[in-house]
Amino acid sequence: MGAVKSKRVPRAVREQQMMDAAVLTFARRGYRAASMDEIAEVAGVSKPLVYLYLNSKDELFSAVIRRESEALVAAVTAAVEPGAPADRQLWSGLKGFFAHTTENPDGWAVLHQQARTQGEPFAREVAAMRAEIMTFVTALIGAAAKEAGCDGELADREVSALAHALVGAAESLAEWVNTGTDEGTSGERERPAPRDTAATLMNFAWAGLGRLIGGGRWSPEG
Amino acid sequence: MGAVKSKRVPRAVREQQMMDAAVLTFARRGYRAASMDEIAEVAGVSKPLVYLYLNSKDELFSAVIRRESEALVAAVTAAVEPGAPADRQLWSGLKGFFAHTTENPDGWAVLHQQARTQGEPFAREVAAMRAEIMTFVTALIGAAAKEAGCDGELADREVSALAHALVGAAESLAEWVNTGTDEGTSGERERPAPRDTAATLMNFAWAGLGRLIGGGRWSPEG
Amino acid sequence: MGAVKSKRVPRAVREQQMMDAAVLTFARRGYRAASMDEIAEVAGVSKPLVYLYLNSKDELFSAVIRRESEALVAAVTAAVEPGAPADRQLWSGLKGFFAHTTENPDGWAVLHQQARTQGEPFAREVAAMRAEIMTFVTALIGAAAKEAGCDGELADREVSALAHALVGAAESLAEWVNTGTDEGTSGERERPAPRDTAATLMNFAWAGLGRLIGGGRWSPEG
Amino acid sequence: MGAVKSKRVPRAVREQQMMDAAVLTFARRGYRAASMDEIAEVAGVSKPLVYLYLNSKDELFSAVIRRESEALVAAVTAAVEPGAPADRQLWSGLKGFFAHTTENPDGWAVLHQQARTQGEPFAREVAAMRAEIMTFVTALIGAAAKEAGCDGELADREVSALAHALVGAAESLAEWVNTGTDEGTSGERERPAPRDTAATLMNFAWAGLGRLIGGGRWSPEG
DNA sequence: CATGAATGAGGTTTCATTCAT
DNA sequence: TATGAATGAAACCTCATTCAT
Repeated sequence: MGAVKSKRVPRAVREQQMMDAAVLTFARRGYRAASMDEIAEVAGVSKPLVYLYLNSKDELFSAVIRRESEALVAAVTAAVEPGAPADRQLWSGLKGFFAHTTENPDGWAVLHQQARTQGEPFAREVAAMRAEIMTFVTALIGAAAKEAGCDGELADREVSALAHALVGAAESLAEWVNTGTDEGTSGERERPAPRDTAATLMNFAWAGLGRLIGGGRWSPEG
Repeated sequence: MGAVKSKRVPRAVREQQMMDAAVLTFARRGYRAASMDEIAEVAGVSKPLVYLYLNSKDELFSAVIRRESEALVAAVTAAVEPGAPADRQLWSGLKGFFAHTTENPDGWAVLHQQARTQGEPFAREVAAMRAEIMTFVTALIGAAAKEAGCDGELADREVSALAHALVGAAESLAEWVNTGTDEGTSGERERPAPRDTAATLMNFAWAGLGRLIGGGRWSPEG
Repeated sequence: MGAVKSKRVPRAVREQQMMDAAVLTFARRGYRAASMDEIAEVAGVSKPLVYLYLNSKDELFSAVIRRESEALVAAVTAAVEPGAPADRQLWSGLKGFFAHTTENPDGWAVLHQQARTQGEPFAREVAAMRAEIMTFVTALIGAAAKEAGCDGELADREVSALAHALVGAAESLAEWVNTGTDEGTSGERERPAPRDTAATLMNFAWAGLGRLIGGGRWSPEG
Repeated sequence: MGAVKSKRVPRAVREQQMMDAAVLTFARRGYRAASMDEIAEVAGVSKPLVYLYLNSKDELFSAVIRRESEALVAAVTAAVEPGAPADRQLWSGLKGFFAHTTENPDGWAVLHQQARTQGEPFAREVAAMRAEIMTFVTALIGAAAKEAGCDGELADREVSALAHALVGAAESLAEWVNTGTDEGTSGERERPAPRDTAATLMNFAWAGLGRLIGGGRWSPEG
């Protein structure tokens, strides 16, 4: 088992192989249950080499979190058109997000399921990345409000809450869409295209936000 | 550390003490990192007693998941008014959800962060509970559509997606609202009341759904 | 599971019930693997009661060894006719031995398989019983030699060796005839009668010993 | 206690050292009472290394049983002269058996006392080895009968019984001869030579069998 | 007479990590 | 660059045994 043995590989390449193996193993087993033995075997190298390059399980996990976080942020960032209106930026960002998580489910699982649940310092690292995205989304919502001319009517706190709701909705959909009949040989439920998932979420969110921004309010007394 | 020592307690009581300790410890450390030693110490009993009553770490975790799942579903169920219109049911359900997760953050953390990431069979148990809630929300969205007279215009798959988005948004808000300056003795950021969180989410969601149901659609080409 | 609950039983009776349960459990599981929990459950009493009457696992095991040893020696002793010729005494003793081990296989298993393999002090207790039998057999062989008029031609050491060989042969046969298709519902191999097993061994042994000693052929009818 | 520390030993060598330590410890304490801690200490290595190489206590015990069984069968097999008459084959086989068990008393104790009393699957492994020897002995008895021209007069079942008696006698003698004043520094009772033990048993057995079969007297000098 | 409640001690097993080559 | 050999520490779990009622 494990990758094909190939000797004398440059360090940078070997490190990536190890991190690929780590992503796979952490996603499958969880941080604690994943053993360095298994990671080394999946990577096709000996355990001491993993330690030589990545120093410790903690540092390996941190490195994985960093790499996957940066890849996700890069994918989303690359997808948005900087100068476009807020709604278009959100739309393209969501497309990028769903595309990346669909193509890279193990990396997403490590970030979303594992890193966040392992306490400090890992939770902080992924929280920082999430905060970055949250800031971006918060800014977009603020910008949209401004574009609609309702500047100041939404408290900062409320805008933050909306951003959290929106990001949470996206995460939930990403998990729903990419989870499921993995091993089902027959009847493999086809996953919706990232574009369709993004459209569904935009419809849900934007119509709501549009109303909010435009004045229509639901009320508990209603 | 550890609860006050109280000797010779009836089994049923001790079991609840142990499960309380387990919820606390699993929430703090995660399933794998929580040791039976620590759980026993927090419960104020010896380790063998934990095994005598709860049999194994796996069974203890399962018992915790079951207890917390049922408590959450009961809280939400008790909050909704069965005969009311869909929007009112959703509103009261969300209030119940945020109230319960705010009062019981450790239980929620075990369900949402730990159980879902520990693979089979734990993930399945929470998934079943989540599916129950998802079914309820899905039915409410369908009912709302029917009340608005747009029966059939939303595909089942799309209604499911909207339910997943809504539940994900609620989960994200629950985490956001209840997380944070736990240890900060001073400057304790005040948590919003469950009612306000529910209202924010209802505004976000319902205005959006209202638009959708009423016909207004955001479009990527727009 | 376990015996029917019957309260307020006199101590002597309860002790026998417990020892019966212990024999069964020690035979099934071995000394170390048998737990006091299981013994108490099989006996139909609570664990503290076992300790109240039998004091400890070691003492319980010792008591079992003593009881079963005495029962075996008593069975063999009761079978032999004290004044008869040596060959008849051996023949009747073997019949008694095979009859007792066939009727009481668990007790025999505890003595032969468990007690002898658990080191001190248990091995010594059963060794003492075995030595008693060995002394008896040695005396019989000596007596037979004297009866045949070849007194002194066999060294004491050789007579002892012959006794060990004979007893070992008997033990091997006892295990062979009583072991086997326990659970086989169909095709239950019928066990030979103790009398036939004894006859086979007597023919094997006595013809050999008779030749060695110089005497005539032994026969069960003789 | 513990062997001399020798670091960085090849795996094959270490495995044999561990199995030697295991034989010693299982023989002294019994399977259950022997702890992996003690085995590792006797072997002069740390416990994890024992697990790394032998996987578990069960597998270690099985490996020991296999090694000692094969050694015993090999010793007996190597001792017999294949083409010789039945009595000579039995004689040389017994010499080989007593020589091996005398030289290797711990291995014999593990096979005869421990493995057979630990239930499945260990009992089965040693039972298979014993059955192999029993088959060999049974064949020899049958061959001797044929050589003496009394083919068919002994029922198969009776021949089997005789083989069991003979093997049991040998086992009993092996235990008697090799047991005893182990720790007695002074007055160490001298053990009889394997050759003498074999001669005693042959005289006991063959004279008996010879009479039964109708043939002449067996003699080690013959 | 009898038991539900409770534990100290010790068992097997795993794992992150290092050393010597 | 790369690895076979080795271990300290700690995890889960069991069991003989006792106390208080």
